[in-house]
Amino acid sequence: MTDVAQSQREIAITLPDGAKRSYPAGITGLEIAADISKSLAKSAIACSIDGRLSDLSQPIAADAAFAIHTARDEGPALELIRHDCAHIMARAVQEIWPEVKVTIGPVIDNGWYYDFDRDEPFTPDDLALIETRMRVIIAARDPVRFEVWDRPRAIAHYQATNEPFKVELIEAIPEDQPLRMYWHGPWQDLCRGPHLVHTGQVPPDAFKLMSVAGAYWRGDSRNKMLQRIYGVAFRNRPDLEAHLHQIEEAQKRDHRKLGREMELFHLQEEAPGMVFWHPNGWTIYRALEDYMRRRLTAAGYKEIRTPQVVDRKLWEASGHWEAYQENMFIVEVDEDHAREKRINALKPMNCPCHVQIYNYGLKSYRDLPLRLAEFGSCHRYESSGSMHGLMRVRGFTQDDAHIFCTEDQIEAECAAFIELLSTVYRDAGFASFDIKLSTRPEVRVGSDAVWDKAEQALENAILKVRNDYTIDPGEGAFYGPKLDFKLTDAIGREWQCGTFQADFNLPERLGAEYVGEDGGRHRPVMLHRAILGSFERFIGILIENYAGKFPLWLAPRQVVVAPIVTDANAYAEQLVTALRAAGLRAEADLRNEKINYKVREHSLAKVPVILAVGGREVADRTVSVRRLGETASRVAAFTEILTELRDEATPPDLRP
RNA sequence: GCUGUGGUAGCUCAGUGGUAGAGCACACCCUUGGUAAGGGUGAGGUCGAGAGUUCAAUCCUCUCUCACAGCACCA
Repeated sequence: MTDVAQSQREIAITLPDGAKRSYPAGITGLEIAADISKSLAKSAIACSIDGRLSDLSQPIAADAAFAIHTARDEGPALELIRHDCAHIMARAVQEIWPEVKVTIGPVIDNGWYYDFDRDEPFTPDDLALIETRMRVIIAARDPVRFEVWDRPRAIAHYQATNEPFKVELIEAIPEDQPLRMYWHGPWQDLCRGPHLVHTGQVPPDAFKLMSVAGAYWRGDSRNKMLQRIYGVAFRNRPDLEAHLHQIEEAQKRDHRKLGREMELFHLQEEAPGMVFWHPNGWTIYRALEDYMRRRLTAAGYKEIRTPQVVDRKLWEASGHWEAYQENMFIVEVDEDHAREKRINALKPMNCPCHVQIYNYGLKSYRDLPLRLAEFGSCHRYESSGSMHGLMRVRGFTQDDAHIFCTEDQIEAECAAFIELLSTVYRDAGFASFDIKLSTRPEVRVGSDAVWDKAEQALENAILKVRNDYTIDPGEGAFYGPKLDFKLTDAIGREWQCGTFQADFNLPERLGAEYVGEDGGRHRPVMLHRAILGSFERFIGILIENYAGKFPLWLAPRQVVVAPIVTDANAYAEQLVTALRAAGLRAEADLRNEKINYKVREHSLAKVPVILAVGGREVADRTVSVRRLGETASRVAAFTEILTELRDEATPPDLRP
C-alpha cells in the first residue's frame, strides 16, 4: 500500500517495489491499476482511493489518498486493517460510553493505539467488553466512506458534538489542507485516511486489545493525561498467536528475570536505581571491563580516575549547576568551624573532571589528540518512573573518554571511534546497530563555520564504514553535533549505548587550551564518546541478547564439574584445580544429589559446560561433556577438553 | 514526575476484619544414583513503612515508599 504525493499536473506514485512512476492528472484508478499490473509480475493489483474500491473508474481527485494493494499482501494491507481497528475501537468505546471524548489513534508496530478522555479508568473487563463490541461492528460490514469538509464546518461539527480535542487538532492543521471526515457506519472521525472499504474486512479473530496506560495529550507533560488503549492486529489468527507467543518468549529473556534466576544482581528499596552486583553478575562486569580496557589501551587511550564528590564551584563553572541541578545528587558537608555548609555534588558525568586533568600543565599541539578514558562512576537523579532494571539506573559506570583535539582531527578520531565501536559490538554478539546523526539546533554555541566542519566530519566518518544512517536535524546538543548508536533489547525496545559528541563549549567554559605550532594559545575541541554507554545498560542488553546463554568468555561460571558418585569427588576437585590453573572459572558440585538433579539445576542456571564424572571417567582420566542446550554428552580425555575450553574462553581480542 | 496496577517466606504465588498457607529453594537424615526434579523431617514471615477507623487491621481509609506497564524525561 502506498500513499501518493500529488501535484496539479501529475500524480506521482511509489510502487510497492520501491519504483517511482508518474501519471498525468485526470487518470483513473483503473488505468493506473492496469498499468502497474503489467510491471509487477505476479501481483494481482487492487487499488483504492481513500479506501473506496468502487471509485476506481473515476479520475483521481487532486486531494485523494491513492493506495495500492498487492497480492503479496494476501488481502488488505495490514496498515489499513490496523488503522480501521483504531476507528472501530473508538466507535465501540463511544457506543458503550457516549460521554468519552476521542482524540487520535495512529497505527504503530504490530497494531494501533487510541487515546481517550474518560474520568474512570478502563479496566481489563472493559477491554473485553470493547473487543466484543468491535466484533459486532466488524460483523455488520459497515461501509467506510469519506467526505471533504471545510474547516468551519468541521469545527462547528465538533463543537456541537462536544469533542474539544478534535477542535484543537483541526486548529493545528494548516489552513490549505483539506479535511477528511471518515465514516465507519454511523460513526465518524477526522482522519487523513486511507481506510478499508467496509468494517468486515478486519479479521474478527486476529486482533486483541493489549493494555491501557496513561499518555499525555499531544505528548506534553503539561497537558491532561488521557487513557491510551493499545491493540495488535494481524491478517489471521495464527499470525496473532505467533505474535503473542513471541512476546512470551521475549519476557523469558527479560534481564531482570534472568538477573534473579542466574543470581547476577539485585535492586532494593533502600537504593533505588543502584545495582547490587552479585558474584556472578560482577564476573560478567569484570570480564567486560577487562576486555574494554585492553581495547582502549590498544586504541591509544590513557586511563585515568577522577573523584566522585566534587564541589559545586566546578559544576557552576561547567554550567551543570544551572542546567542539570535537578538531576544531581547534592551532598552537603557540615565541616567543623565552617561558616557555611560546603555544597558538593556526586558527579553526574565525567567531562568537567577530565578537563581538569587536561588543564593540569600546559598542553602543546604535539599532545593532541589526547584521549583520556575513565570507567567513570556517575550518579544522576533520574525520575522515578524512568528507571528500568539495569537499563536506566541512578548509579552507573560509563566507559567514558574525552578526546582533546583540533577541528581538523575530528574526522579521523570519529572514524577510528566508529571502527572501534563496531569491533566491540561485533565481539559482544550484535549483528547490527543503528546510527543517528543529530545536527545543529536553533540555540547553540559556536560559529556556523565550525558546525559545518564538525557535521561534515561526523558524516564523512560514518560513510567510511557504512551508508545507512539517519539524520535528526536540529537534535544536536547546543554545544555540538553528535552521533547516537542504538541497540535493541529482547522485546524490540531501542536503547542508546554508544555516543560520539563534539563539544565546542566546555573547553571554552573551563579554559582548556593548547599552544599551537604558531606559538599562540588555541582552544581544543573536546569529543565525548562512549561505546557501551554504561556497563549496567550494556550488560542488561547482553543478558537479553544472549538470553542468558553467554559465550564462554563472558559466562560467570564457565564449567561445573559434577561427580556422579562420591567416589569421584576427589577426581572432580583435581579437575577443577586444573581448570582454574588454566584460567577457567570452574566449580565442583559435590552435593549429595543425583546427576539428573545437578544437570537440571546447572542447565537452568545457564552454565555453558557441565563435566560429569563417574567411576568410568575416574578410571580413564576422561570427562563426560555436556554443553548447554544440547541433550547428548560426549566422553573425551580431560586434557583434550581442557585445551578446547581454554581456547574458547579466550576473550575475542586475545585470540590469535 | 504523571496515569493505572501491585508489594504476603530467598523465589513464584494462594488467603482472611479475630496477628497466616502451598510449591520450589534452604538445613538435617536416609539414599551412591550415569545426563533436566529420589524420599523423609525441620526451620523460616512486624503480611513494604507510617497514620487513621475498629473491641480487634495483613485485610477498610489516607499518606509515603518501591516495583511493574505506558507516557513524559534521558542536558
